[in-house]
Amino acid sequence: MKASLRREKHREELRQIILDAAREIFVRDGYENFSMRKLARRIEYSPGSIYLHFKNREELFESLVEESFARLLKALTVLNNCNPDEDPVAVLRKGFRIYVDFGLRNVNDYRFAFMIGRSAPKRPYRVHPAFEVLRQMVRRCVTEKRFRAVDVETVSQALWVSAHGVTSLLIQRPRFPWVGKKQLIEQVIDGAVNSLLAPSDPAQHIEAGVRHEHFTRV
Amino acid sequence: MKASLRREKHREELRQIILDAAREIFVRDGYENFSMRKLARRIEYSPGSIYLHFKNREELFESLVEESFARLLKALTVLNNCNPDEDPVAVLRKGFRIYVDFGLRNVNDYRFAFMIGRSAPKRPYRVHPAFEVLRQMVRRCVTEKRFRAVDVETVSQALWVSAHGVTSLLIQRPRFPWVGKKQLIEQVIDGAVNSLLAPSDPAQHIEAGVRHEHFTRV
Amino acid sequence: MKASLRREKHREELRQIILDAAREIFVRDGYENFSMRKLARRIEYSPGSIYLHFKNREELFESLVEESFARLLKALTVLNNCNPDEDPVAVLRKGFRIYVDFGLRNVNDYRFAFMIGRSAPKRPYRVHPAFEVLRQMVRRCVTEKRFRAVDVETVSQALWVSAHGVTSLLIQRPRFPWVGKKQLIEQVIDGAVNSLLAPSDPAQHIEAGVRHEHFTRV
Amino acid sequence: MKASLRREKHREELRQIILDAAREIFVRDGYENFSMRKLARRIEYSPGSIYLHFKNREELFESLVEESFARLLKALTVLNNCNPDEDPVAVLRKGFRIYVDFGLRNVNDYRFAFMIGRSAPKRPYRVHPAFEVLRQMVRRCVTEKRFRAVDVETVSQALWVSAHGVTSLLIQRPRFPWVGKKQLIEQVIDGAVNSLLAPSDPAQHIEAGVRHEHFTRV
DNA sequence: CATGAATGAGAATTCATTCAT
DNA sequence: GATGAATGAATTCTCATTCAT
Repeated sequence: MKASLRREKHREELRQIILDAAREIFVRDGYENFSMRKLARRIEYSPGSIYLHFKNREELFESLVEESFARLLKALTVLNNCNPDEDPVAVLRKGFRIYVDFGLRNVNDYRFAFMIGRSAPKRPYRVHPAFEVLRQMVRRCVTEKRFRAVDVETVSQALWVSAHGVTSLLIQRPRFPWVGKKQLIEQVIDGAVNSLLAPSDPAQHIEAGVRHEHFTRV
Repeated sequence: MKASLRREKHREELRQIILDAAREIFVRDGYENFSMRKLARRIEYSPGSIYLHFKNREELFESLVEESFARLLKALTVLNNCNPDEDPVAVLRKGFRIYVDFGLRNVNDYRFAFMIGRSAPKRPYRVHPAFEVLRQMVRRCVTEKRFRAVDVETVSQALWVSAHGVTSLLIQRPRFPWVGKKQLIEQVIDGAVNSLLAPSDPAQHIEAGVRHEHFTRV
Repeated sequence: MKASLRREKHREELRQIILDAAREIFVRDGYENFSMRKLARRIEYSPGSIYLHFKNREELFESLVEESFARLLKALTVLNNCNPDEDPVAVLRKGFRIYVDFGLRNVNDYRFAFMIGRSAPKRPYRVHPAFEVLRQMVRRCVTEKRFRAVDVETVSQALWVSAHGVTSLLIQRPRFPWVGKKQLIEQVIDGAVNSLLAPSDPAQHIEAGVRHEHFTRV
Repeated sequence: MKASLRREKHREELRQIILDAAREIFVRDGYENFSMRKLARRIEYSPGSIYLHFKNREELFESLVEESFARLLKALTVLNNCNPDEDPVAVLRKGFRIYVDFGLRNVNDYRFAFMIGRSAPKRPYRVHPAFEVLRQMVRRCVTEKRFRAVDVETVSQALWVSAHGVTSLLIQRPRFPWVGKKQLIEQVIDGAVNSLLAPSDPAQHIEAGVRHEHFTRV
């Protein structure tokens, strides 16, 4: 009983060790330079041992993607716990920042989730739950009249791609002479969000950093 | 590519043939399935011959990247030839669309230029001239007072990352249930551009597709 | 093979289960695609368990051969129970047919018994008891004067190799345009047996299908 | 010119060296224990080099089979050159002996041609030309009235399987207490051939070794 | 008795690259 | 300039077997 528990625990641990090492190699050496042998050498196990935990290279890779998405989702769920009275636009902005931030802090995860060549176009595409979080935020902005009557789906997707744009290029081009991460991110957020705002609420604009200029619908 | 024809190919031509074939293989078979042997077979030369034109796989690869950037730049230079009386914001929007369009139409080029792991971090980073085209457009928007007094560099970078966001995700996630490429692209453009507009010119908004709603500075 | 059922299996039973499963795999997947792991998976035991019953792959394999010989022998023993008054030539023919038939019906067994490379040339060669059955039949044909005064051993061996010839080629070359199994087998039997017959007994010839032609010693 | 010729010759030689070594391994270690690596080691070339001559393991194997059949055919073609006045039955007997003899003298070849597991059941089955040689011999026996009016195809196949029976078992069971190869072979030939003979020609029987007994149709 | 983890060896291929010709 | 042969190292993955538990 105890022994089998220990065994199970060890198994779980080893699986995680493999995943971690794999992620590191994938990211350091690039997707195409990853190899099971390299991985085995790294974790100091025989190549065969990896196959006791993952059916093959692909399954291992997919587990990594899965895990990365899960982490992103977890990072985003703090948003669900926030005060329901809070301005939904502020929440949306916060979500945007968390997203980018997660990507920059967890480059490996972000690469896996969004930047690495997916080769498994077989099973039906599954939109990840993380995207639903974004949709919810946008929806709230609209239903609470903080946004104009925009199409939630279109806007959600536009926000996502913008966020991805900053994140991925900052990751991919670290030596580009960026104006400054924060500044750039804010600029993108402002662009993506401000034009959606319903015209009546000056408070929002302050938070948005567009202090002295207000837009009003004529 | 008959053997008889080969004799007359000059060095330059052959180099180009190799590059083209390589790009095709990269596209068709995916980056990780490219091989020098495949390339040789494709162009009906011996493997060794490739090495007369490119030191090694990496140099070949870099040439491809180079070429891709050049192509993007060329696609963008139509902008320089446009009527100097044309609304600079309209030009900027057009440029944005051309950029995204180029990426979607030349997936392989775009991948090479922006989505593939740069592994040569040795020599000094060089901002590509294409970016200067973008800067110019933004600068003109500002100097002609069509934009508010924003920071040209920040805005240029923000525009770029947004454009990259749409382009790369559309490429990377072809099976995501996008609302429609056009619609999505316009939404991102609107977001990125509209909030920058100086408030006085209603004509612009029409072009922007925000037909019945005008923003006015209070 | 439910896991719950396993407990009750006794040692002997399990051994047989392993053998049966092994044979099945050998047949279905071909000899070269057999593997101990596959076998373990099939019987839903761990790989190690097999080694509690067989020292190694080779011993398992030899047990299979053994078993196959035993089965062939058993198939042939029906001959011992036949009416002692029956024409010994008819019995011989019947035996021949049973042999071939057994091979065709139990391809795997036959392969094991006679067509697979014997790799254990160490211990002294043991003529299998099944061959003695054949000898007996031939001997009876001679002592009862149904055959000419031929050498029993020579004839027995000749009959065996002929029977083996049909059987093994029909197995090995299933797509050869055979004239028809039955027809071919009968032809071989006739060839092997008829020329041995003592000339006097017309009844035999009828059974042999050589209905209207009789051979007479001059 | 000269250089390319030399090269071609070298290529041809190496190909043959590979084939020979492969055949040896296949036969010594058995079909399933053959490996490209072993082969490479044996010929003292790198594994890759083999692939310059054979697309893969299967193609190599098939080349071996091909070659073996060709050799058998060649061994049999001496029959075509024999005196057309010669007794066709004698020719047939000679052919039978040549066949068995070839198998016993070229065990490797015979194994490849007839005793090794064929795994390529895809393309349409092709009856080998060598079999046609046999058919011709039988046909001649019938048309020249040396045989009864038997079905040529049936008899040809029966003769083949008988010949295969002796050959393969002598190869496969070298330690069986055979009565003597020659004796056994003659017995099988007699069995297979004698019962086919038309009754009228006593000369034949002498050649057949059935010296003092003649069969006559009543 | 039974297991699951582990391994070292080995399988078929493919590759980038070199080099004598 | 071009070639074809050759290689050594690499790839993914499977295998028979052992052994602590």
